[in-house]
Amino acid sequence: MKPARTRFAPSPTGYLHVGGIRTALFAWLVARQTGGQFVLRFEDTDKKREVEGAREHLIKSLRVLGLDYDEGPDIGGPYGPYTQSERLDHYKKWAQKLVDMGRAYADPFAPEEVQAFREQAQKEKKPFLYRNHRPENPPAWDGTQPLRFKSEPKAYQWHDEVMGDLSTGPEVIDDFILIKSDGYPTYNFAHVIDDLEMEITHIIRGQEFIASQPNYLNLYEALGIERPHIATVPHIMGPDGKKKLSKRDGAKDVLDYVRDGFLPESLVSFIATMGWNDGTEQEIFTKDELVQKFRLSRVQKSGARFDEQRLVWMNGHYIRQMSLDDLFQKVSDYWPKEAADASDNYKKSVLALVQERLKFFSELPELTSFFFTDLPVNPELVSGHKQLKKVDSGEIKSLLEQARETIASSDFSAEDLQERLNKLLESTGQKPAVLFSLVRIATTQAPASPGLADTLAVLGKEVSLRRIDAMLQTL
RNA sequence: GGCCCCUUCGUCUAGCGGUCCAGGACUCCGGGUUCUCAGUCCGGCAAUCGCGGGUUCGAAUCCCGCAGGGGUCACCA
Repeated sequence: MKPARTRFAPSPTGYLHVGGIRTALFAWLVARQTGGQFVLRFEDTDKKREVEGAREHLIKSLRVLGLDYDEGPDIGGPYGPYTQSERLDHYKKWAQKLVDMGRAYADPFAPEEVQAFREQAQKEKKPFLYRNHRPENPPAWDGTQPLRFKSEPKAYQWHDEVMGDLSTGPEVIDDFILIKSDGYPTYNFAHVIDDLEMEITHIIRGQEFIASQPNYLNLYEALGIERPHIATVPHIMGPDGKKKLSKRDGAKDVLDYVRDGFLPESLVSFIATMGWNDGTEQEIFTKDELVQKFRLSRVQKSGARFDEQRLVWMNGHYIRQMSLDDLFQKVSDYWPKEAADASDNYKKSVLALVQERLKFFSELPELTSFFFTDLPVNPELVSGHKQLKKVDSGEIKSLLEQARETIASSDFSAEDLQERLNKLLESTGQKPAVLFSLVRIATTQAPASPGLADTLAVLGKEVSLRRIDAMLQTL
């Protein structure tokens, strides 16, 4: 495969959600698997929509997920600058060329007049085409009017790497605006020029551009540009499956997932497999495998719904596979406050017990807080327990006292604790559901915890007995 | 409304004319793992392949209609 130059060209108008990052990921994968370059470009030609801090946020999102780019606004490159507002002279030059060729002209109408044309078309239930109103003798372009492309309507067919062969009739071709009256180019013009000058070979973008693709083809011809590869990826749909995933509907910033302790590896694998698979039954891919196996032609044509449950599952899967040391390093910022004074060794032994229960890092406090602090005695854990509530309180107290006694004589290895608890089970004739639950509740005061013997062993003798005593006082 | 695209279990999907009365994964349900939660193992529910015609000995797979959904018709990208 020839080295591909792909780009991700967001406008700095906000954060990136999983839908946006997917487009970037696909472009990155194509560049990496062909040994080409991945380019970041900011499309900031609409100053009104720009959001403060969005650029840094976008860059951080890509970095965090490991989608490194070879050229971009902050790192430069041979085709810079990589920010459209800094490339105005490029667009002017090409615009002038089109004017000279007779393929661009000044739009003499006031915005209200164009709007009136549009409404008229709407009333007649017809699509609006500016070229139906193309002026016969447009004024010379002085930069204060919008500059429009003089299109040559015709039917087009083209190949889309994802969608397959597409075609449209001449009725979709129109005289779109190249340069706005504020001097900035439109997306429609700027991206064509940039992709040309930056020698982009594969344009990978969202579905919303499929309808304007023939117009770009028309412009390519006017400019004598060879068609790049085009790939249109469908939108990720929101949970209702009807509309595309949007920030309005609560689509989370990918950085929020990272902050919640989702691993970049699992996010990447999850996002890649939303609407793509390699044809086998493999469900989870490393980044290297994706680079090797990803194919635009195997991207689904229809939009996939965003299923957070699947992401949670996948992240848990990754966490379980990690080495304890690796995991320990990564969760360092997620421990409960009460763990501040705990030793690394202690925290590591706690982590070993919860590793297989952890789905994402921010769950760590709720899973482990009782390892670091004595939770208040909660009588409801007994009164609401389906087995314990059937046992009378005298019996409970007696059982707990006996448990205290056997535990007290243990060396507090998990094995010894287990052995002694088993013996107590025999001597009291109790069901584990009663005895073990009782001890577990007494020593953790938590609705759920890891296995009893393991938990006790980590808590240690002093803490375990202290908590049992506290509980006994309330009985 | 015009144009374009899409349509397989609740969800993500496999499937490119016979091996599919449709396979996998997530979710859900049941059981095992001496207590809970999670994990794990075993098992289960779940798509008459949007609908209707055709082509064919044979269709989820090809063709034609229809319906539903999405996109677009901006001096937004």
